[in-house]
Amino acid sequence: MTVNDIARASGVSRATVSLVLRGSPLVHAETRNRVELELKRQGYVYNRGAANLRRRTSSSVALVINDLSNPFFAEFAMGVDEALVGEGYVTLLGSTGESPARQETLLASLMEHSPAGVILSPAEHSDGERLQRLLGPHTAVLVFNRELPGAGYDFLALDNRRGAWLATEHLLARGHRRIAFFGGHADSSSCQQRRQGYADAMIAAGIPPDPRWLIESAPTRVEASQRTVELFAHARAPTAAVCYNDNVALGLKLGLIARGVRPGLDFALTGFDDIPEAAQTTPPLTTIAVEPRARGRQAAELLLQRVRDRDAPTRQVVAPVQLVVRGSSGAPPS
Amino acid sequence: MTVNDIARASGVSRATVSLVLRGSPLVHAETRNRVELELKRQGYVYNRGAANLRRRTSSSVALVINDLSNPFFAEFAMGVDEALVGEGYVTLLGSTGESPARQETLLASLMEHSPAGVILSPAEHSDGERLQRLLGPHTAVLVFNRELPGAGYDFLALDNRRGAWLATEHLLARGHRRIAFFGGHADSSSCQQRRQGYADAMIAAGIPPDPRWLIESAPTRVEASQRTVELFAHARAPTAAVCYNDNVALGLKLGLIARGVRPGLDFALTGFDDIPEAAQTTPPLTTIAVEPRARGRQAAELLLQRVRDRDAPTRQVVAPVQLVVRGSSGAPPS
DNA sequence: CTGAAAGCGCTTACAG
DNA sequence: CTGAAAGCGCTTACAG
Repeated sequence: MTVNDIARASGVSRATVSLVLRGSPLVHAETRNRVELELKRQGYVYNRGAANLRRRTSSSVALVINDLSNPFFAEFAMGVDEALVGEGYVTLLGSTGESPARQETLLASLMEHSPAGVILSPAEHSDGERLQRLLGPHTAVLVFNRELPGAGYDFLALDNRRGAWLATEHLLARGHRRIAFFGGHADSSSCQQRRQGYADAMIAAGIPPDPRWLIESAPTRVEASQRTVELFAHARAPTAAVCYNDNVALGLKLGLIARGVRPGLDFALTGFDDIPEAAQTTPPLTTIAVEPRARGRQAAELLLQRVRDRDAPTRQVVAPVQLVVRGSSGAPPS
Repeated sequence: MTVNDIARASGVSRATVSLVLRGSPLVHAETRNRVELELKRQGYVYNRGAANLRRRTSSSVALVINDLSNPFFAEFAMGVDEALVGEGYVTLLGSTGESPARQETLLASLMEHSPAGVILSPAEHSDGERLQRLLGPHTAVLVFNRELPGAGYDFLALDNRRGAWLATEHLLARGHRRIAFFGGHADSSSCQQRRQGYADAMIAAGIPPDPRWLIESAPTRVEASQRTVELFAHARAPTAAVCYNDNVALGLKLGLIARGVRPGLDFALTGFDDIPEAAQTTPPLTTIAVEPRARGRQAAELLLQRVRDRDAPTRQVVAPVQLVVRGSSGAPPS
């Protein structure tokens, strides 16, 4: 079951078997055939770990995800894996569940397997300096989605600002003036960026956003639904809302229905992410498509470029986003 | 950055460093301190691959999933990873997208990384014999969710029959007599098992299921919604439906609403899986909870037991399922 | 308690 | 075109 066994059985040296395995043209066709037959016959399986040790290479990439149960990241992971497999790498998976502590033990453990690189979607409140120490100065790293303060790594992010800007523009174009930004934690960078895009569009339209139009909520349906009341707690109640993401939008929808407000008729709302459900809910959700699987493939490619060229300048890549207009933004302003 | 460097710098032999690394009590406390200080100072990272090679051990487990974009499997993967990390293993991820061909190349590639075992949720129409040849006779394997015909591997499955039986019993207890089984591909084993549980309950209640009550559909909302019409295409139209899974149930719900039939009021329906959305839709969906994350942990444990005892008899484990009653099954029979 | 030596399964110059 | 030898980073008997 090792090159030795194959070599002995086919009457050549280990070196020759190795050359056959790696497809070298140096070996005679007849010898190659003999060896390959023996390989099949014995059901030989290559020990890539041993080869990596000798060649000082790696054929794995670590993928550390903050929340795999979020379909957005599950799709992202599929895209990463898809692209890596295509390039002959294997994915070492780790899921942190948003815990910086778990993230650190996980990364330490993964690093012992000498991955060629790491794709990291950081847990909230990650300690950039500690992570940098864990990862060492020579590891190829691509950070995804959330900035890692104080670490000079390549970074792939969604164009949060532009996405929220597009959504806000869309509602403004439909005649809305009192537009809320609903949901998200104000201290998360993605929420800040989306709020920025929203504010930019509002100000460009000559409408300074009323602070009462900024409503925080955990990005879950249940909490979003409960916060709905805050939208209408004052005289300048909005007629539309740009939601932090689709989950929040779906929660808001429930909250509106519970109040007898019909989404898409009495009130317009937009989401962010374009999760599969967005198209299937009633009314279907106008939202910002981010194509997580394509982002996964892109992340894998960026990382492998870094693996190949460690000295290239650091890159900040912003992935395109797209407005998808559906029924939920169909309300005329009252 | 290797044991050699540490040994040299702290004035001991490689062997001593190795003993320190593995926490052996053989080494003097003072020596240990000196070595450990040097370990930190140089930022040493253990090369587990090299150690595995020498010790003929493995610290990875391959996890091959047919569809990671399905939240059920994403949760399952999280559970697996969680349990494996706790036992000092790392997860090698692979996603086949239900393609047997991709599954084979993926497994071949993963096997070259010498995993301690493989957790496999087979793609539809997998070729058991070929997979068995790929995996070799010595690999610890746990098959999840879908039977792999002709392979003597440990198998963890949901109790599909009992789940459908519970749902059917529930509808019968509410007075329904004409109950459909809606959705799923009749040639998939999970659909067959669920239909069996449904038929058992119906027959036990003295109601032989009318063949017109068996309606196939791909497990997607769109198709399920389109098939709704078939329920009502004849005189013995059902008053309730046991759905193949939650997605199908949600699709059926849309289809009912489109016809002006109110789910949970004019028509009762149940799902299967208890995806997060089941509790949040209106009316909330009565369904069968399967706890995919717990199943993932269970799968990891079963596999590791097999890793530890290769000669134990093969096991078929059926995971418990649970009826969760919510509003969607609230219709009285008309 | 510590060190010298052999070896895990592979690859790669280097001779021939 | 093929073979003998050294070595990747680690561990583990075996002496001392």
